[in-house]
Amino acid sequence: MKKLVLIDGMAAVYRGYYAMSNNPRVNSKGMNTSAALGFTMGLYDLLKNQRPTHVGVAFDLAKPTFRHEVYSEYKAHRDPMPEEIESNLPWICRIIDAFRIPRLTCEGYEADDVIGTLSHAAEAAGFDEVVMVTPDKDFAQLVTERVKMYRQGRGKTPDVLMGVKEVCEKYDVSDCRQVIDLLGLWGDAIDNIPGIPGVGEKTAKKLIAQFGSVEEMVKRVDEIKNDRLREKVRENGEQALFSKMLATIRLDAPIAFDEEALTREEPDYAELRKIFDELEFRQLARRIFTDLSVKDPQKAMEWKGENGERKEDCGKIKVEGGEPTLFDLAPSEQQAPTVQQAELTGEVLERLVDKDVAILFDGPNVVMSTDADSVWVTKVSDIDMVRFAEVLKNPKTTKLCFDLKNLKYILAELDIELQGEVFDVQLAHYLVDAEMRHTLDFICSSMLGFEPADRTGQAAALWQLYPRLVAKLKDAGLEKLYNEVELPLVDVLIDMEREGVRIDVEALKEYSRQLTAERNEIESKIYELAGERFNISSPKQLGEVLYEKLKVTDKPPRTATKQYSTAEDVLTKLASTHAIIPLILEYRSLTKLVGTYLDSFPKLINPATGRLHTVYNQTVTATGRLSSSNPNLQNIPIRTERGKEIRRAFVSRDKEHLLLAADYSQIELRIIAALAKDRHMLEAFANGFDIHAATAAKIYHLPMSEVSKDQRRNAKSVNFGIVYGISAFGLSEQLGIPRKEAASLIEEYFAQYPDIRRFIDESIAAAREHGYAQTLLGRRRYLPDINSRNASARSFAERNAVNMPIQGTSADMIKLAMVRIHRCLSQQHLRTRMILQVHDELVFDLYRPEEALVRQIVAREMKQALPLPGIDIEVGIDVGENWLQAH
DNA sequence: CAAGGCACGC
DNA sequence: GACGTACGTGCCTTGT
Repeated sequence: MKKLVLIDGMAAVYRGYYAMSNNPRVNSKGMNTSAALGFTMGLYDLLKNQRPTHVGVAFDLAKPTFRHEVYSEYKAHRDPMPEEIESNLPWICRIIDAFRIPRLTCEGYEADDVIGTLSHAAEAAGFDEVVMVTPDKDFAQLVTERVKMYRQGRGKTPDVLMGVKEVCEKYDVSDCRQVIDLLGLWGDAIDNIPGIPGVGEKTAKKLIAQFGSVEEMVKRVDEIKNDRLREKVRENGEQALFSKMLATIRLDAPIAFDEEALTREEPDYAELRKIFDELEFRQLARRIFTDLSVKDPQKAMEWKGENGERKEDCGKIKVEGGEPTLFDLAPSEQQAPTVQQAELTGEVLERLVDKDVAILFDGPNVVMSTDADSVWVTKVSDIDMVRFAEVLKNPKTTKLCFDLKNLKYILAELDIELQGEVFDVQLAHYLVDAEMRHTLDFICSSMLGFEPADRTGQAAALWQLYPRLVAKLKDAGLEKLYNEVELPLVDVLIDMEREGVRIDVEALKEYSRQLTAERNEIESKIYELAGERFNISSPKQLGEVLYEKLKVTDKPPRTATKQYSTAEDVLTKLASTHAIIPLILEYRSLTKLVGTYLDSFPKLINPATGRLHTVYNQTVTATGRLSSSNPNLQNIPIRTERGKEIRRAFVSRDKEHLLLAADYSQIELRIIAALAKDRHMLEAFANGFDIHAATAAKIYHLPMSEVSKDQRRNAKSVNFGIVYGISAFGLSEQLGIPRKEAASLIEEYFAQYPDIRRFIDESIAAAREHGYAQTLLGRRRYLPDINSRNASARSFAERNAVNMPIQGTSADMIKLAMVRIHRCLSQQHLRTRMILQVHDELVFDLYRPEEALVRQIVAREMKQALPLPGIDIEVGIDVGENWLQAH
């Protein structure tokens, strides 16, 4: 079996670079190593997964003329190669050499031509398989996605390749030559080159097809009917020809097919190791070298640095006999086992009554299993409902499932109640590693090494996941959190979602009319001031009007992607430069209110209940909070007068009810005070002081009574900043004060609250030691970047190390309170219902006669759910006919 | 249909 | 010199 992989080196470099562009890698010397890293990851996965016997990289950099001819043409026709890529090229050469892969060049020919020519030669020489690694736009997106997931430790490794096979499948052709022709037809080969600037790829393809060729198109440009297209093609005809030249794969490169030279060799591991050390590719090195020495991956992660301190690094390279090498590695994806399924008949169900069962729904089908080999399927409509119900309501058996909340919804429609112990694989996986994805396929792939082929395979795989997840929960000390918080919360959320909230639709509509009228007025004023009509909602058009036409500033602010920025904070700073800017801000906020809330809620009201039902997601956030969607009821405006009016439309269910809102007071600061055991802060809370004023008094060395409004506001921002991980820059931006002033505020804060300083340091140190941050109840967030040498990645992890225990503990607390309150309400058969949760607030549809009792229950349970040492929890409770009044 | 920009909440 | 405040969801525009 002879298999040749031919790689277009520069294409792979670009691909690697763009794949990393969401999260550029910068090493401690300030070098952007994204291109080299992306390229190397791709190359490694390619070798590992494709396992070629022969391999070559066509790399133009090796050509003496590259810098002069080809590159100067690149420069002449489009943006020059980014410096970050150019500076990586010598390194990439070294990496290719260290992998002992020949670099192929041919004077006067592009890399594509070289691999095209060689692929034909290889076929002729009797190779069984030839894979050309060339880029493709759709594939690039896939790779980008994969790299993103990979960087978050939750996905397959990225592969920077597009083989002929994939191209064949994609374009539905079978012959390699055809593929090459296809690639050569248009700029698929080098995706970053626009065929005709200003003309989309599809349109361009159509045009070319119409004329038969790019040359014809350029020659007969006058025949193009569409004015805009004609002009574009006229302007850019030459570039189109050049693009085609680059994209066309010639098959006549005068290069010999040297089978011997292309034969794969074992990489030079020592050299690779040296390069990775210098470029600081720690994770990649760890992956490669732990792949190779799988015996003790933990050991491989620790490594003594030169000066004796412990360093995380790639570990020992073991290539002596017996150790696996790159040649021996199995492809990362295992084959999914084939699982037989049988009909889920009444007789089968009868046998299942006293068995532990796993259950999944698959569209119209029910899938059940009792272990990794025994799976039964039937249509919901065909099932023996009586026996089915018996199986599920047996209190003595365990029900294994995935996404319990959803399962219960489905079962409820069938009028079936689930009893006995329940294990939700999704929920468990969320606790094990919140930041991963929690689809069943992904969990299987990461924990079992394969993706089940279908729902049958999934039902079987649940049995393999079950013991693994139980063990992980146990090892991480998360059983209690799972059993006493997350699992019981499912029923609470179901009830809340079912209950929904009543909306005064007429009020919404009326308010929408009013705000729309105001918006229209503002709109015409804006057009007047701008001297033209444009789409104010388009940041692009707005940016052009503000910065090019009106020139409100001589140094236009830019977004990360170098567009003009028209974000709120930016415009606020420019507000005094032109009368149009305040109007724009007002227009924006009105549009938002009308679009997101006023006009959309009426459409989302469930006709059956006449109420608005959100969905609470229990497995989304990294910190343990819930999230809410369809609609998101956790972001109803409250800050502005206009915005908060929306809450007036959230009303109690009828005249016998009111809304009761209960919110934790300063919960995150209390948690900090408790976790840090900060004496001053605990005292301030104990005395019932206005905490921000007390902070201001401390940092400004004033009695509390003399603190000014501004000083209090500043102190509040600092308190807020402490929660999120402050920086002098962030604070100065926030407060609109010079950076120096902000820095001294922070400095003074830490001087006054040394325990807080210590708490922050200890949180970071603990995260560094364990690799994760945790809440009071042990909920974890893994922070792999906490030891990163990339300063920004590291400080991001450090901020999370501080923020997670605070935000996460608050999430634990309110979740516990919800479970307890829900239990009280139902045990006492009360008619009051919990309907909303907004992170530190619970809202109830309150049955009026129960007001006193419910106030007492809610206050008690919220306060006592998770007592903090040394501090009382305060809960504010208000009642009103609507959510606005209840605040 | 995806991505970017923006804005709302805690 | 870069980086620049945690966690979310949803709307709108844009380009394809």
